[in-house]
Amino acid sequence: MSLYVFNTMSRRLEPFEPIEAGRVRMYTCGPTVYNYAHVGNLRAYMFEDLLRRYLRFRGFDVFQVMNLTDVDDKTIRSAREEGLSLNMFTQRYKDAFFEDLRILGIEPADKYPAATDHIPQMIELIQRLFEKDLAYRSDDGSVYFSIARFPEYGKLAHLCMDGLRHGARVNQDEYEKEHVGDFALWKAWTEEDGDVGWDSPWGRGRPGWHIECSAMSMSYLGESFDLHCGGVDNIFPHHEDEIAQSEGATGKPFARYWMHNAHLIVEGSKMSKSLGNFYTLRDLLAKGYSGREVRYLLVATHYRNTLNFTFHGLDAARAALARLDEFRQRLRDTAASTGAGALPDWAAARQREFVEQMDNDLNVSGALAALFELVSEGNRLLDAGQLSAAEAAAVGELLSDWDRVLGVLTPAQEEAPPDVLERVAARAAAREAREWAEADRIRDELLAMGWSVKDTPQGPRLKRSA
RNA sequence: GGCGCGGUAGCCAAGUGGUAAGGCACGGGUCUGCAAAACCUGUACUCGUGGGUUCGAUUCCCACCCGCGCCUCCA
Repeated sequence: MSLYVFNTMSRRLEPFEPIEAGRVRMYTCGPTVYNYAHVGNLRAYMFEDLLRRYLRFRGFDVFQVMNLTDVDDKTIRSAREEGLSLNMFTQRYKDAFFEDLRILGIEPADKYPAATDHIPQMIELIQRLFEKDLAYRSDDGSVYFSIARFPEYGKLAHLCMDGLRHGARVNQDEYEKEHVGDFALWKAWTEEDGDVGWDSPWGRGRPGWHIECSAMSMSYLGESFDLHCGGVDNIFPHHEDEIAQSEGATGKPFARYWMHNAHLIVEGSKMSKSLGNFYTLRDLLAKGYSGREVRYLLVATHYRNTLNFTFHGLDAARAALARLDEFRQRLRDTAASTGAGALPDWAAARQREFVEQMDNDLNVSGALAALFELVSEGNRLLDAGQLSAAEAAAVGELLSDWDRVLGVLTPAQEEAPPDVLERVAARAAAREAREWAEADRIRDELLAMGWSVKDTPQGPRLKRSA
């Protein structure tokens, strides 16, 4: 069995085989740093994290690049509104972005190139496009890509540009373009750009959006690489344009596999600021949810399905995680300091199932089913006293292994403060004396302090309660 | 109009041409001083609707209904 992924280019499942055996070069479209990321953005980074983690789990050596778009209409406009330099403005959101990733357990990419640090590479790429006669300059000094001169244009999105609807979203003012579908490679400086601008052979200006991804992906990953990911909305025009620019300039295939995650909706509706269902990670943290709970919810739905993000779902995620945590704790209690023995057959069967499911285009639902089956079977054996310490340790190691992929199985350990421990000791004494009313009173007291206590054969067990 | 996705129990969500994984929630039970956790057990005679193919379809084909995305810079 090998890994199969759904390639947007072919619209079918394909066996995943990188250009260079054992080594995967992937490019993932990153944030435009003009605002805090919302849960929809985060879903994309979560999908890419899951994909990269699974590739590593499968033994690939992965090199991932994620861009930071730190110059475009929105960043320029917002920076000016706040009276900040572009760099000062975007730095705030770059920092926030990395903080979000950390809280969500998203492992860092290997490179985070910022657009403003790669202007020369973009200019050079545009020059190559001029050499191939794929670019032209308009009267105002902007540079456009001519889709008419790139016959393969539309192959990713499966769009026929002749049928392009001349609708409201097409900017009718751009009369300087030869074709409505032509897109900007370089935008001439205008009054609204303020002090943002770079000198180029075509005059002062700034790069178009698409060119940054072509320039930066090729400079870090080579002219042909394996994987290119992003949200479905990027298929057209962004990724289509990247293909045109890159393959137009090099004459070589750009990315081998294109993978796109579906969007999410919130409480059944499209996320929008007017509906008040537009959440950033910090909004969710303020409501008392943890990054781990958010991660579980985002990771548990197959990346190509629309995900309905709900607070009920977050509560369900919390409950599911509690079950997983309980099981891991039981394994630890049983394994004590024993070394891991051989993995029992029943667990090995789940291990195979887990891989089989993930190999099928990251079927997480199936993988989670294998995980929960393992929990049920393990609990049953633990109840019956039929799981040896060495077996418990082996199963615990299996969970750690799976967590390299899922990243949700390790609870945040929180040490109880001294006053809580004192109450727990007092309750233990009361129970010893069979003073049940007093014991129950202290249990309620602890609950009010934010800790739940349960009695186990190994003594009282504390848990942070929500 | 074009391209594409989806409709499976109260909610989330897999899946297969042969009779429905898993999670959450809920009811009953075992255990417990009482709990908690865990375990056992009960919850879709049915997979949007109507046809068709087939010995047999939720799974294949056709039509229809409903929801959604993209069609120039939104993950």
